[in-house]
Amino acid sequence: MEPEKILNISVDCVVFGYDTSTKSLNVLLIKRYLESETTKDILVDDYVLTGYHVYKTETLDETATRVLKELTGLTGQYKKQFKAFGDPDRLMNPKDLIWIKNAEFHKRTTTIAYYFLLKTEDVDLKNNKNKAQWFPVNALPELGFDHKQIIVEAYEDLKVKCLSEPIIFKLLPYKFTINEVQDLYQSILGIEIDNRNFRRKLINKKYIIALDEKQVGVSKKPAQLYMFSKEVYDTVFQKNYLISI
Amino acid sequence: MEPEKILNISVDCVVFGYDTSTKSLNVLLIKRYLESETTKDILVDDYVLTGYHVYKTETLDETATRVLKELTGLTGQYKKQFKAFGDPDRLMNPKDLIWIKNAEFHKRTTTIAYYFLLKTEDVDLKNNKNKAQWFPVNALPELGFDHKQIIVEAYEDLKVKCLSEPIIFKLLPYKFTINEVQDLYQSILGIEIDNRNFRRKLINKKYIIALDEKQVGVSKKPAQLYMFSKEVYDTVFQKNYLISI
DNA sequence: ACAAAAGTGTTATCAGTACACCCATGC
DNA sequence: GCATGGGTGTACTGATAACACTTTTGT
Repeated sequence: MEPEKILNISVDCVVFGYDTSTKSLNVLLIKRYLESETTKDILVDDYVLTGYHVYKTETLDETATRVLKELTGLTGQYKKQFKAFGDPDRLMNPKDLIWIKNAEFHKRTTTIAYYFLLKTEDVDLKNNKNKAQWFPVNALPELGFDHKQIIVEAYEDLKVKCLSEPIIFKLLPYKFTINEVQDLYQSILGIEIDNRNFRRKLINKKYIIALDEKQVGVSKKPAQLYMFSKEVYDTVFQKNYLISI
Repeated sequence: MEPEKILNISVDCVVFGYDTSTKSLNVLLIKRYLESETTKDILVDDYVLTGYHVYKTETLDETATRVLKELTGLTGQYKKQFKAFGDPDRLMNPKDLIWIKNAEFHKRTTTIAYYFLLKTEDVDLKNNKNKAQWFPVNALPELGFDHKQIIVEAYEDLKVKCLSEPIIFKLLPYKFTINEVQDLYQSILGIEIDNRNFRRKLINKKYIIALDEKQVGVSKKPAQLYMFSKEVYDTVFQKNYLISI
């Protein structure tokens, strides 16, 4: 039996997935589709974030973890609560009203929004019951509720955060090349980075560790593989108080 | 008549106030006091943040603005929503249970936490009906609910944010001296800053504008006064994508 | 004249930026 | 042998960090 829900509080999850081979930063969305029973007109046909009510006995973090697991089967991924959305009319567009008419949704639901960072390859969409699908963060489909705004704000937070914390590696495989890291930064930030300067900078970090291994199965010069050591990072890390206003 | 409340969602406000003369970064707290009607034992005697339920017709931001206005009379202050706190047991300490027994509080209330930045001198505590009081952020009294943690997290956010955005000036009078800015950074960050380097850095900013005015009424060499121009800041500002991981 | 805080300059070091070609490999 | 992306070095510039004494004012 399902635990009791808090009907006016939900958690919504922006699942960011990076695809190293296509160099695309994606968001995982689920289909929202409804036809009129009488006329067969399409009433709702768009996408939404995955989310769910908070159970009465769980923390917000636990709700987020549960929602991600139900959607992707994954646990232990990087997650961040970044904002609460609670405008009285955030679920009040015509389509949203049609959609929630039958649901046990409260019309004034406040949602606590999280984002997750993972690799698209880690998610098996074949057998997904929610018809979940990846969309490039810069080419999103039509979105229900206020989920467009939620994604935009998650993405803004990610852009800022990836500059000061090594969360980027959550989006990459365990072993990666320097150019893959550069490509990822470029995808996220939408900028061009000088390869020589970037390499030098990254390779000089003590927590970026060159492995005795190269890429295999590529039809060109195979690149040196590296890993990120959180252990070394935590040891080496020191807060800096550089005021840059 | 009071608008209808959402009984399980509240906004809590961490009001930071800086006192330029004592160089103290403070938090505004209200008294929580309850005696047993029979034995006159003191049941609850501590402090809490100011907060209130969200009304059914207002946004979260509006709730925060309203709460601040009711406590201080002030509007238009810098405000930031920084985190939602929703653990099932966040109001479940023995004292908290005594306190909320008579209140129309839901025991599982999720709170959206905001912080405000202002000057202690702007708040008149004389006639305050909540017995509000300033406490140095590093010398907080005993706090109810999970408000200690909320303050700590607000303070962490402020420490990070003041390094990259000119929010520091929200805590200072309109006209200020360079040394006052330095003192404030030192208070917030708990560090020592070299005065010569700091002066040079700040004075070189185009948006720090020297006024044709000096301090008055000080019993020493009066210092040059400056102001912060948001207009110039917004013009001059350019995003930088410096990766510092 | 004294106390108190304001204000000032130089040097060394480090990090960021700009920039163009050769190299190794798989096919 | 050629196409593809991997990998490399140098010089310039600007910012930060370290450091101690003189100046101005009110009392």
